[in-house]
Amino acid sequence: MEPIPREKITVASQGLRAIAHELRLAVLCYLLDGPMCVRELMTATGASQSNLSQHLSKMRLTGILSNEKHGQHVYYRIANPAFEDLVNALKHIYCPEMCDTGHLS
Amino acid sequence: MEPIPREKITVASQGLRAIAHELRLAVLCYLLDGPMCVRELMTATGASQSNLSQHLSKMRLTGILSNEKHGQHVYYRIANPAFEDLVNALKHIYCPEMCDTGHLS
DNA sequence: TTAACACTTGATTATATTCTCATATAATTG
DNA sequence: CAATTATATGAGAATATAATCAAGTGTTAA
Repeated sequence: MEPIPREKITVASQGLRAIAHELRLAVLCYLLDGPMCVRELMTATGASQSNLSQHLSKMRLTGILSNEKHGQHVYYRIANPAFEDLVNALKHIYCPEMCDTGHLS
Repeated sequence: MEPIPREKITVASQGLRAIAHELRLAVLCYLLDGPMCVRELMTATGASQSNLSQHLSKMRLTGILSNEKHGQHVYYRIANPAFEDLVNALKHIYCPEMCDTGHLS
């Protein structure tokens, strides 16, 4: 079939790199179920505040996440639905037992 | 919902890292259409032989690819169907126009 | 059997990513 | 206002990943 354009591959691989980290992927999985603040994500993931904050920042700059301040808490959510799709695809592959309903493609 | 087990996330992020590279992703995209030998992949991707060979080797060791020698050529194919799914999911996200038929999940 | 081709491997250097620690800011409470 | 809580950021060291180059193996074919 026709080859996939190089620039698409560039963009896709950048997107992959942005989530190809255990902590970032864990965060994304939690955020699939809705927004969470940094504190909650810290507890959930066990990461240090600074480290977590830097990964969140990286994903925010990449456009994967967006954040919103409420009082003293900052809530993060998945901003780009493409990444919900991606993480769900991963779930289908790696946790099929948790994805009873759907089929991939 | 219930949290995704940490070890699944570890494995999934390893899988992601294994394909989160422009050259490796390009190779995978080509191999979606069937096996190719190193020489063909060199031409298709424009990578140097040594560099390409090392990326192929990495994907082989990760279990993503398998290879088979025919005469003087070594043919590579996608060995783990999970990665076909993954790359197809990426295609859906980044090249929707090339994926007229299916839906994701 | 020697040359050419197809590919792999190891070593080295270059580059990118990640973590940690210290410090900074902003909102909240006493 | 001072102290506390929640988060962000910058600098540096630690680590991981990638590219390049040189040399090595196996196969075909003259």
